[in-house]
Amino acid sequence: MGRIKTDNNASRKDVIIEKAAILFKEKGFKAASMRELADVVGVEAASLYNHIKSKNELLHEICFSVANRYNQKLELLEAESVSSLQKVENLLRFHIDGMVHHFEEVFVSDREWKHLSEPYLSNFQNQRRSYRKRFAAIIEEGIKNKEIKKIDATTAVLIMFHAISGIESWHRSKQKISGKELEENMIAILVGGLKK
Amino acid sequence: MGRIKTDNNASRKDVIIEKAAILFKEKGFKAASMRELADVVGVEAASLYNHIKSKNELLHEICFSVANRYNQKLELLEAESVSSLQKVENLLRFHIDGMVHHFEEVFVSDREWKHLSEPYLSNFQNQRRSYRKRFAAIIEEGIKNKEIKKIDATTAVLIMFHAISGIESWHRSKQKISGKELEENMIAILVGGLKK
DNA sequence: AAATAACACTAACAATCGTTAGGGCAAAAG
DNA sequence: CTTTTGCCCTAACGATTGTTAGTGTTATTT
Repeated sequence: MGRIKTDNNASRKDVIIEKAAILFKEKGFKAASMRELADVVGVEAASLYNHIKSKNELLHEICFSVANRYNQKLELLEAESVSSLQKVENLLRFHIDGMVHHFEEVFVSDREWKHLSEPYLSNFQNQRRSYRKRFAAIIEEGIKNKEIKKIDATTAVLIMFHAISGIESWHRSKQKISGKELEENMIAILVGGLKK
Repeated sequence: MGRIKTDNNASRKDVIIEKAAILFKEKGFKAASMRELADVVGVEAASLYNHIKSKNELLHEICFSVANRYNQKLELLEAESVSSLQKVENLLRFHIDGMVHHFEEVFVSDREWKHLSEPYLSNFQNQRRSYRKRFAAIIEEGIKNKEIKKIDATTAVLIMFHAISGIESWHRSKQKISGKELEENMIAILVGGLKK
């Protein structure tokens, strides 16, 4: 068939992961086969194994690449000296942006992490739990400061994250508003729902 | 192994569907096998086929049972003569309640419908699109009435539905607030985010 | 009690799955 | 140019998948 074509300085493994994210998003991790992936990449299924160890490796590369990006952002954000409500807005915008511009991998990380194999599964779940707790802490701080209405912070976090994952529908819709408009609308509703 | 036990006036097929919803929720439709399902039901895999036609039938029974319930509710709601904002709140509460009390089937319908086979897939997608449009129309009415702030109605719908599907996290969490508290918190944030 | 229908079993099927082995060719290094 | 390395191929493996055929057993009806 010919070699896997790489752009710039991306490795062949990177190319495979990128295509895998698209495929996993479309069909789901379990339903996507290595033969389909090979087709998309332009190679025979067996050839993929010159670059990767297993199908599962693809999934955890995707999941942890996303998780690391978000953890890093949160780290920075916590150190900033702005109001709690601004921190929330800032983080929401980051998530919305991620969902708009790195759609496939974020989507896969969100929806298919259950299929991770141990020890990655436990690791991922722990990171996820911790991330949400830290976000909840920001909201609780905002409640204490009377910037945010008195609500259950855990529930607020749940709403925020899942609302954002709904950008999936925006991607699928034919006639869609621009990414920027989407972002402003989401912020208006979500941040508006938190304000006193 | 012995016969499938049925409660009350539920058919054996109903029992299978019920167990299938639980299994599909836990492992995903593709990852769940008929042999696993048979185990849960307490029977050999082949015996399931005395009651159902295929694995796919199970999925579309689940999906359309949920879809029909929501369509019926919307029908009634549209006829009610209350304010737009109240209609929105009413529908949100219905969805929250569904997610709390009929968790497995609603979750499966929400997340696994992609695996429906034709013509059920197209049918389901059409119903879904139509449902969302009708919900968006209610919101747009509310905007015209100046009950609801000026936002993109489609985006609002997207946020609402996906926020509600986040109740999945609530089910998984160890120390959770009550269903009623959850509902009130969600309404506070979501309806609060719409109000002018 | 006899006949019928409903249901569960064992065994097996064809298809598809992820993955490995081993060989050949092209690019890179010497 | 020669050697080595990287990459892709074909072929095949063992496991698992959904499902069917055929037979026996239990419950229901006559």
